[in-house]
Amino acid sequence: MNKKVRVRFAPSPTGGLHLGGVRTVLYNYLFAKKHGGDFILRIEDTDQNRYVASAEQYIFDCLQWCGLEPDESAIHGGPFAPYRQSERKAIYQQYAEQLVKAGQAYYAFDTPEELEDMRQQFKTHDNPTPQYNYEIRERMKNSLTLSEEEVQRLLSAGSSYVVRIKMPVNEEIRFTDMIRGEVAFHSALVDDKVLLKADGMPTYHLAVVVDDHLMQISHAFRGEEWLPSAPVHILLWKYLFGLENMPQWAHLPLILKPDGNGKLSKRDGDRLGFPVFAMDWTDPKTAEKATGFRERGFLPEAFVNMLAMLGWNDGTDQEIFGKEELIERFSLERVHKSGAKFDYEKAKWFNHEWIKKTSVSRFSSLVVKDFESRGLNVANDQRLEKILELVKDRCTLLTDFYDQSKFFFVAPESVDVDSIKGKWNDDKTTFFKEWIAGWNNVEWNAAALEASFKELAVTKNIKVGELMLPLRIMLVGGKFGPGVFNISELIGKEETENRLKTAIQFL
RNA sequence: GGCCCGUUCGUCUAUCGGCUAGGACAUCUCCCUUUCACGGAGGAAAGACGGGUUCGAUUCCCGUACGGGCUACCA
Repeated sequence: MNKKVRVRFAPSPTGGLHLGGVRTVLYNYLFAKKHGGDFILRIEDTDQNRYVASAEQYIFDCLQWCGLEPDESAIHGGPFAPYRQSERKAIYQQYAEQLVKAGQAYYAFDTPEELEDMRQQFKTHDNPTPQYNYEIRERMKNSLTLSEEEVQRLLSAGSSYVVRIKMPVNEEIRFTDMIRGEVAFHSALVDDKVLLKADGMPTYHLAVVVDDHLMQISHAFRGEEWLPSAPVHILLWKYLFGLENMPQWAHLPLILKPDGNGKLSKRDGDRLGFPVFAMDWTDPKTAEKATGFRERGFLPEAFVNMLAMLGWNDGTDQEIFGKEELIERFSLERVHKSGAKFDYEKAKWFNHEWIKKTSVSRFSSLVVKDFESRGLNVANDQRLEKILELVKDRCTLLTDFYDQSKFFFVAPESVDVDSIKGKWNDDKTTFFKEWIAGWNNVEWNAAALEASFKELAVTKNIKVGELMLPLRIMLVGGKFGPGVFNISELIGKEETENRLKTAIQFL
């Protein structure tokens, strides 16, 4: 009875994968996994003009980074191959012909210029964008208005044509959206969408329906921006495969820009200084670069977690979820109807939480790479892990580790001696020199160092508080970082001595 | 303009007719911390408006307003 759950994400390879796209993938993925179903990735490359060659690989890389791998796709293979629409061209033509024969679609020979003329001619104040609809089609050049002989003549003469759906004049088209409930449209208000383009490629409208059927998709999720064209798809299902076989639709709410309103776009990221794409993306045509969440220092777990919460919650106060937990808890009933403004501050909070709860061994290699890119070469060893563990509470992004731990590897370039100079005196110089001299009898670890430091302070009758800040500044260069004695322990006796002696010279 | 969708703190949201409207981010105050964080405690902060339905509406219905999406041989 119940069909196996099969869902699909169908991006067009025209550019980088942004937030909204990844969230659509996520909801698809969670739904599929929760119901023991399959997640299919289908490449909708039917637009030759907007096609960007590198975009397809980029999409796969993004999904891999996010841990949302498809079960079937152009590179994973599967029983319904090919998964690239450009490779299925012939299939769509056959269905388009079927629709024409049944009188549910027709050939249209209008040139782009003629279409433009039509729009100009019928444009009025009340109707600024005239549609190719049930009225207008009677006045255009198509197989509805032309004689059969003329149509045949044009066809055999190789005239350029498209196939358009013939919208019923007076029909109520309704369906139940899993998120929005009943949605109704009137057929007269929907235009005769092109199904097959002049180059023989299908438009999205024909391709989704045909492929969703052929690939046995049970539930179809997409962004809310598709809602207005749903009636076209409903009709196509009715004509071609039967409404009873149609997948259940779910139109997901949009992700909005943080300021003002409107769909979030990559421009907003540039403008407001936060990533919009999952990973770095360089447009091969314009060489324009956009930074991704990955390169900004996000953990994929945090990115996915944050996205999941942008439009869904499990009804409790819990906000931190791992992938497995999301699969277990996810339900479409709890996906919101309204769009959500993207909040980069909250996104960073998610990342901070994930950095805190994740063992550093899981991401130390990423940090090492980041260090390298900034000219700091360190070994990914036990010491590194100790250091990262010590500073991770202070790091919101993976890229924060650099500033927070650089001083463990190299002496600070500049030491903020000014902030301790005022209260400096010879007693303190003497204190530090004697402390250094006494190390021979001290075991080199944080606790022992702290004990010896405090003991000497008492002996010298100097308040410990007067000495802590100087020690910190001499060691790390400024007022930040983890416990000073932990730092000493990790940078070692020799280095600690060097830094102290160097700094004292300037005091 | 038309069609469709939406509307709880600044932001993300809980509430499935009975609440002093809860949580989180951000913000402010305090505590902890001999640095900066982490952490802890607390404060300020919301139901677009107008009608119904009901003993009772944030919750259900209808209008209005506002916001958004779509309106291509793009997806």
